[in-house]
Amino acid sequence: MANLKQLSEKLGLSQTTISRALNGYPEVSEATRRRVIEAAREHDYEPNSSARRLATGKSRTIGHVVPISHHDMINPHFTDFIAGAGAVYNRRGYDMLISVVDSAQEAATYRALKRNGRVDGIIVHAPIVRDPRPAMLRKLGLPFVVHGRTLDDEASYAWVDVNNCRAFREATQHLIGLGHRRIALVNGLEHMAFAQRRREGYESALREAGIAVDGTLMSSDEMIEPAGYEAMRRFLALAEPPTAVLCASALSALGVMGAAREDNLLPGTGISIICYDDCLSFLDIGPDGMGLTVMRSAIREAGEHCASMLIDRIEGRQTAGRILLEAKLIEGRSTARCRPAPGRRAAHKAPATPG
Amino acid sequence: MANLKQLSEKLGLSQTTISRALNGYPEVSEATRRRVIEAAREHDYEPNSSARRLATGKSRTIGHVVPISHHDMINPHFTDFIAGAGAVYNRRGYDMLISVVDSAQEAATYRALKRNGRVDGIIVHAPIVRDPRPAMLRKLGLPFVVHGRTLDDEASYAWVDVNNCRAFREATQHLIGLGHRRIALVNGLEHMAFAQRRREGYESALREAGIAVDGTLMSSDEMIEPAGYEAMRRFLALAEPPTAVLCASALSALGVMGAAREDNLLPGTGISIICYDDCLSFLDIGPDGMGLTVMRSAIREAGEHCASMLIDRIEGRQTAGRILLEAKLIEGRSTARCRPAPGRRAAHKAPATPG
DNA sequence: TTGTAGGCGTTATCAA
DNA sequence: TTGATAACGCCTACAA
Repeated sequence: MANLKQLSEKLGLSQTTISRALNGYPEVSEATRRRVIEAAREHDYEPNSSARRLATGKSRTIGHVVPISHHDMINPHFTDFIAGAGAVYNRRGYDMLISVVDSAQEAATYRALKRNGRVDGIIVHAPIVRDPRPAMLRKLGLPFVVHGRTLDDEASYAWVDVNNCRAFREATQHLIGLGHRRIALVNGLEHMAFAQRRREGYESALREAGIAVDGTLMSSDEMIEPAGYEAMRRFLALAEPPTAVLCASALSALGVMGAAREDNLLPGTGISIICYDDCLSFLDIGPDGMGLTVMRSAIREAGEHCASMLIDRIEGRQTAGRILLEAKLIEGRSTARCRPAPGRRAAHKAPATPG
Repeated sequence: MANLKQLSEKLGLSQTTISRALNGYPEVSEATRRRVIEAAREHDYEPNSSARRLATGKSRTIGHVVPISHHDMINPHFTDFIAGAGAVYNRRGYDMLISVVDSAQEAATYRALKRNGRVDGIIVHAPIVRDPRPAMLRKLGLPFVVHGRTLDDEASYAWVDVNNCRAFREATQHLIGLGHRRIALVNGLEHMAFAQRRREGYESALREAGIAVDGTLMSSDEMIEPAGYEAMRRFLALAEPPTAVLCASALSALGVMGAAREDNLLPGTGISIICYDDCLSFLDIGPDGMGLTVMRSAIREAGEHCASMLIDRIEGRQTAGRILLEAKLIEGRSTARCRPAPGRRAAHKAPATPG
């Protein structure tokens, strides 16, 4: 059945009553409600969403703007975030609108989404250190939740983030506790807010332990396999290569391990590796999949939190406004006490010395 | 400015005229048109999309239904496909609606999308060998394009696919030409239509060369890193391990190479590896990124083709209906002439023998 | 508890 | 070339 009118004629009821019955208004008698619901199912009726949107002024749609730029790449972590958010939308009756735009168009896209009422709210992805988007969206009057948070004005909007600083601090401390002092960091791009905080955590742990921060042991790039590989190659070419590496993503770690293996360094033996684990489903590091030591926090859950929080706000429900997730250290076999292993690459440059 | 009415009052023109001017109808004088367009920009007016949809009966939205099931995973190849399709939607003024649903809900979701007019068309992802979706969507009267094609009724709907059979045949022939006879296949899940065709291509090349098809040299699983790893471990445990491996995805290849390295087999030396390359941006195998020999066809372009074709059909334009893309063999350093290399794992089980 | 009537912001059909 | 006016399909005061 196409529309309300037809159904109302068929049932001999007014459109109003049917609408009320279907939308759960209290003033409808249980008998009619049952009759209406039954008839709706039978005739396969469902309200036209455009009409409903026009009448209510709500779109029941959440927008995700995905700027495409570096290597024309969509961040591979995006898939799992979307899986989490999408499940919530589905459950709560919202649609997910994804706009793939040139990064220069991003601001214009937000304005357009607002202007023509296509979305009720926005999820902001991958905030940079000082990001103009929160202020802009606030000015537009478009509800939004940020996945992550900026460095300068995080108190002024709703966000869901992982405690990246603490996570990387803890990971670094763990390595220090194992006796490592040459600890490398394979970080994400450092204009990203999260990468900045991760570096902060890493450096603070080093300083606390009286270890000098060494720029040659840090890299900053996209969190993808080839970047991890290149970074590790550079580290291994140093006069004093690291004995441990901290990776910002399992994808980077893949590259790091590849480069390490080329030098006959096995994780947990020749080198200690610990990586931040978003629980990317397509890598499936799993409870023990790769035996890696990880700092774990599922990006998928972040997606769920973002979606829930945004919908709550749109619907005027009370909400936390800020959720800070804690990553959890899970020991695997890729980290071990620091002792220059036989066959270590550095060994034939400088004979193994204690300390 | 919020709506047509206000703009019309401001300009002293009827809503009709303004609508016509903005939508490029021919019967408007150039003078008024210019005036209207100018005013629209100045007052930041844009038609409300719900209202327009209601009036036209078109949603200008394309739906992608993503069933989530295996390991709660969204296929990682999805991101790049979306990047391609999304760019086209953006250019042609369409929205992309993504529904993440439980795989049991998929059919119901299509029906719902049709019923309430949320989308003008659908992209069907990852068809299985005999897939009910094309018939179902046809019956629903929902325009669609399939990325890939079924085995039984491919002639009955529009699709964009890679010539998987030919690609895998050619890849296998290439390895055979290098003298390999123990060639393994790390395939995708074989209820998927594309995986079936790939296997077909692989087997036909073997048969043509008089090489027996050996079930122990074939694996079929998700195209992700850990699955590739496991498959390769099994192959390497065989009495006569393969001298060459054909991988269905760069992600599987990553796992395969990892397992190979653990046995001191280097690609291009101890073992030949060739993989199907979707040009996943986050792996960035690149023109020479990893030096792999690949069969290449960008999944991103498939996304573009699908989107264009679907929009053409929705708008009643003439269209090809079928696009068969050819993958291209690109030689890297991961394939070499077959000769049992020193240190090959099989060597200490059976001394190297020619042939 | 049910119905009537008006409005949501466009587009489309007629007249003028 | 322009303008009334009626859809489009639903929701929601207000009335009964």
